[in-house]
Amino acid sequence: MRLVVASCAARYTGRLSAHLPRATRLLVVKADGSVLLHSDGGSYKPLNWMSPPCTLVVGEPDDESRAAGVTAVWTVQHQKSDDRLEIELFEVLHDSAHDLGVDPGLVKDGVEAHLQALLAAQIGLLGSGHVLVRREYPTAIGPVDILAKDPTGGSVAVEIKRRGDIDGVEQLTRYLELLNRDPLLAPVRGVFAAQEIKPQARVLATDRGIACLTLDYDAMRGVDDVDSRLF
Amino acid sequence: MRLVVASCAARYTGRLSAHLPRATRLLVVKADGSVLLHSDGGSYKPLNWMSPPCTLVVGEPDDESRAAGVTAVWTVQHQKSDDRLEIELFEVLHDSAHDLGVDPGLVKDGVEAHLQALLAAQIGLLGSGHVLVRREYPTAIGPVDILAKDPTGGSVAVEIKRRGDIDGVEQLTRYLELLNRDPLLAPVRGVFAAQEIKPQARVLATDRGIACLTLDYDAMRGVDDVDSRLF
DNA sequence: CGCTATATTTCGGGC
DNA sequence: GCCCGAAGTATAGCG
Repeated sequence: MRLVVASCAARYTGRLSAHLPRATRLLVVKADGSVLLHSDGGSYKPLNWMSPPCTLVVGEPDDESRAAGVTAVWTVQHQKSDDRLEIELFEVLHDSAHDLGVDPGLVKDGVEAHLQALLAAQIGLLGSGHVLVRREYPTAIGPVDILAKDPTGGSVAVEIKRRGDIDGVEQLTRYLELLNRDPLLAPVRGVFAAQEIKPQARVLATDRGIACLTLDYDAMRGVDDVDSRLF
Repeated sequence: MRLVVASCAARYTGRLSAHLPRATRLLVVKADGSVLLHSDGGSYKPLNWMSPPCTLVVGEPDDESRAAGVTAVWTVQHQKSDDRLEIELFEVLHDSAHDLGVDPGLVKDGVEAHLQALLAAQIGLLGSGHVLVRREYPTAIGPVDILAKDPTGGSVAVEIKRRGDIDGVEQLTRYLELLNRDPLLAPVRGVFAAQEIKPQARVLATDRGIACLTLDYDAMRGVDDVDSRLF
């Protein structure tokens, strides 16, 4: 990994065209050739970058650029597309290289899966008398998060999201369409369950006769600690 | 901006829980206090990070950690949530600080908004005699990019994408379903307009009676320079 | 390899 | 400020 802090200007052409006026920035060249241009704020997203696989060529400025103070020109060309990032370096304040080796990567644990386990354990949240049929009930287009039976014996399909968006309602709608073709299950009601349901998603769900259920993660954790069943 | 290259391990708790086993990484501390942990590959996304506003506290390791080789402990706490990133530093290979100043930021052009402005200005591309009703026509589930009238007085809803994918057809379908319930508008025809329409999207659109319109960005810019109205 | 769904998404625009 | 959609989205899981 090479770290350069320099006054620079950049131009990107590819999916879009964009340019960066001259300013002092951090340039990171990773082992795979990818390049990041970071400012001293914003977020984890660089101002501009080139994703691997790509090739960095360090060149000399032409006379005009040199006269304008450019000391080097970096051309980063993507290997599979026309994406190209051109960086003009002016004053270089820092330049160092480091051997980092391979990274074992981030180890994370689930949230949506956790919500699913909690709701399965507290299936009564769907309404008194509900019974769990199974989690990850398989269909031709993918598993439904939860399938349950209500007290009258009717089927209930539940789609669980951390954040309930329109996409989730669409997903549940597709499942319901398929499940309702199964004479052993039909009619199947739909329940859209999420920690937070966006207004538009609620409108769409209601419009399609799908019930919305807001899940209180902390309250559900308090009722029954199912963490051990997940891991 | 502070740059540290060090062998380190990290633990994040917040929206999720995750940890990073010990390895050599780049740690970037930005002027706003945010921290990025980068490996020597992957992409522009860090392995782990803390977004601003947050506070970095550098502390001493306890005896047990010190015995294990930890030389410093960084605690990065988000100021508005419980998000917390804890980093244990072992061997430090590099440590430097740099004053970058304020960045003017990225200047980009040529996006969906631009296509929308161009098509609104050249609404005749939908067919001779079409008239613009309005851009961003509101519905309960979000605004339709363009609503127009055809020469017979019929309504036309247009969804614009840079790349026409199935998602866009689904989105337009939802809008059409809602718009067609409005007796003042119905029947509403749909037009799916994009610089490039994927074959699958075209098939789905055609199947649903939605017309496809391929937009020639350069040609549209040539006809009428509306850049000044956008920027 | 392609498609699908998620993300500690981030970012920008409209209201 | 919130809400919502787009992103040069990136990334992981599956078929």
